[in-house]
Amino acid sequence: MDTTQRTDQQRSADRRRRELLEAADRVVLRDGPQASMNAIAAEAGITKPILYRHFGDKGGLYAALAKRHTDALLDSLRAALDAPAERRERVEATLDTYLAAIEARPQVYRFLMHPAEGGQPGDQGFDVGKHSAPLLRRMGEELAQVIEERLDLGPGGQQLARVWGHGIVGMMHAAGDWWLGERPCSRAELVRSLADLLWGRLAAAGDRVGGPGF
Amino acid sequence: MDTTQRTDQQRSADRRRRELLEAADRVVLRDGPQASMNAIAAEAGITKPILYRHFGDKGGLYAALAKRHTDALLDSLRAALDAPAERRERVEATLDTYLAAIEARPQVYRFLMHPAEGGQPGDQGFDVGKHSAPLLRRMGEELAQVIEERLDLGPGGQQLARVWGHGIVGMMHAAGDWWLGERPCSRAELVRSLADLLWGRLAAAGDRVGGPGF
DNA sequence: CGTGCATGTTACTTGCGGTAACACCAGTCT
DNA sequence: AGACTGGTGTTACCGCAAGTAACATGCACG
Repeated sequence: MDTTQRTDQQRSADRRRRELLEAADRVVLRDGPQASMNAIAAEAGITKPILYRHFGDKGGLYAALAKRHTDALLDSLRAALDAPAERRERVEATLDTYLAAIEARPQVYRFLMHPAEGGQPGDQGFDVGKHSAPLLRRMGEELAQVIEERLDLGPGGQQLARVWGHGIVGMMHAAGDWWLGERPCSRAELVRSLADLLWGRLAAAGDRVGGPGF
Repeated sequence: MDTTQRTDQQRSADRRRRELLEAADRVVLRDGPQASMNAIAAEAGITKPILYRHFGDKGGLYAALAKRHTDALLDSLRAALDAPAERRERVEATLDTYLAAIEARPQVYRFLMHPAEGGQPGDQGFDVGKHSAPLLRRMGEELAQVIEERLDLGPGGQQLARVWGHGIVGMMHAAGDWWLGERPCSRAELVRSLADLLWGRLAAAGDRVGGPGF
């Protein structure tokens, strides 16, 4: 039977693929996203064409690599998001989970956040924005779904939830990126400040000098 | 005297520099951020080494190019931010200004948002995050300053303002990027949804099914 | 045993960033 | 006038990374 054979081969191929991904992981975490295919192949103890046979091109390899980390991070976030607690607590837990992750492994974070690796010479027409990293999009969609199924937002709620999902993720990302670079405060303070923002403190704050209406 | 002479030369050099930047602008807007130095030189009617004499390396050229657009956009945003109107109106005007800009010229937007061009072979150690585009950082700082000088946030207000500045900018950016790709609603609706988020509607919304406390 | 077929290699092409070396054309100093 | 200086421009090259033949090898199946 050739099914068993195919299964064996497939298993072996999958194992090989995992090994290659782990080698790539080590190199990317050491050298950054601009690690060369040669370097990755060398780390894996093989040569370039094998990488290309497994992953098509550099983008394919990086996509596979990103998927692993993205899935892992999304799992943690889902856990924080689905916890049985007050809304504010859940929000803070989710923010903290994300920030703890990027704090613990900034290199992984940086790798995940590169848009599309500059767009290979292949060049696909340059149609619209599409700058955001896949991770951001996925987090945004995930959060949107949670918001929509948990909150009662009235008519147009679905669309509102999606806007908010992507918006909140962007807020978290940008604030986290800035925080990681400057470290102006503790993680807990950052979480609290962001939650305060989402809780409307911006709207509630008093004006400082002149009245708001000119 | 050599001052007049130097002035003449400097003027001529500056004019040349502007011409080169405009040529680079055309190419980058046509081919995207991966436009080659050869292509830019050709568009300007000259050859590569001249570009390198003027801008040092590709990063230098791109930085100069980005500065022009960034300054222009920041000017528009400042105008919306400083308008004599209610806070909510100012916020909406600022959001709308940004979104209108990226809607009108998505290629400029995409160019401005690339982190650091992938990091040249020079490789600078890969220390921390630093993923964000300079534009995002500058917008964040700018907004933080406006928030801090306009709002009374009590003790720790300065730090809070900075967190919020970067957070809000990130929210705007991510939501705008997603919106630009999917166009799920009109610009006005998007602006309204984001402003609602900042105005605490997330905290105020009712739960949908089970109670919040488990 | 030969026939597939996956795995591995070396050696190459193409294209880009960046540079060295040389050529031209103004004014300036003696 | 003629050497000196400094900016503008060129051609031709280096190094390096992505990606691709084309060839070699081990292993199952008929």
